[in-house]
Amino acid sequence: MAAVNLRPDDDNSTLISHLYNPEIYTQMLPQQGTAEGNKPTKRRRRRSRAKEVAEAAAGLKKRKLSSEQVKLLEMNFGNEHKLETERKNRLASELGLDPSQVAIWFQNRRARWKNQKLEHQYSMLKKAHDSAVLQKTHLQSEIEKLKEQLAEAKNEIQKLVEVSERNRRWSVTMDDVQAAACWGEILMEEYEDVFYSMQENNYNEPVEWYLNYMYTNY
DNA sequence: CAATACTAATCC
DNA sequence: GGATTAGTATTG
Repeated sequence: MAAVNLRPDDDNSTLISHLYNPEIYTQMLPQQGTAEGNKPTKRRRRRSRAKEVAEAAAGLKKRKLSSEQVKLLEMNFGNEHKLETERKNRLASELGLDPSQVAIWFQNRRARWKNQKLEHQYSMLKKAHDSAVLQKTHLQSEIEKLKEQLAEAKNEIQKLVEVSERNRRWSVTMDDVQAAACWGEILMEEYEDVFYSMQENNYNEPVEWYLNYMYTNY
């Protein structure tokens, strides 16, 4: 994975694209010396400082491009980021530059453009990431709310279960009804006897009847 | 082309 | 006045 800088202060203030801001000036600067054959053992071969100074004294070519030159180069870059030989030479003579300078400018510009693109993609990803994080917190609070509701509902269910349990214990079941009906029949049979004997013997006094009843049946 | 050297300009 | 920035150029 690429080493992504995640420092909190690494925000827009240090975006690479902001670094590119051509100034409006033209400088007469020393041209670089041609690379000579002295190869240092460690560092990369560098231009001869002595030669640069010498050429600066001679007042040779400018280093930084003028704003006019940059403007034209930018316009050309906007059309097509690649540079064919023909366009390169035309631009070079138009700008009074070496064709190699134009080529190098395009190369550097492409690098800058690539950085800008990456930067843009990064900011888009960051935006998406931030909103995802935000949504996550929203969803999490939603979860908490729903959990609370669920606990409440469970509580409610438990209460209802308890109530129905109580009701079941004290309610009349079908068995109860049948048992009662059975008893009723038995009693009715006995009552029939009682009624019958009451009518037969024409008892008016309950005690008298009762004694007679007990006597004749038991 | 990527990496980076180089350096004027600018910042702090 | 040293660190940083920005643009140009070189090297592999």
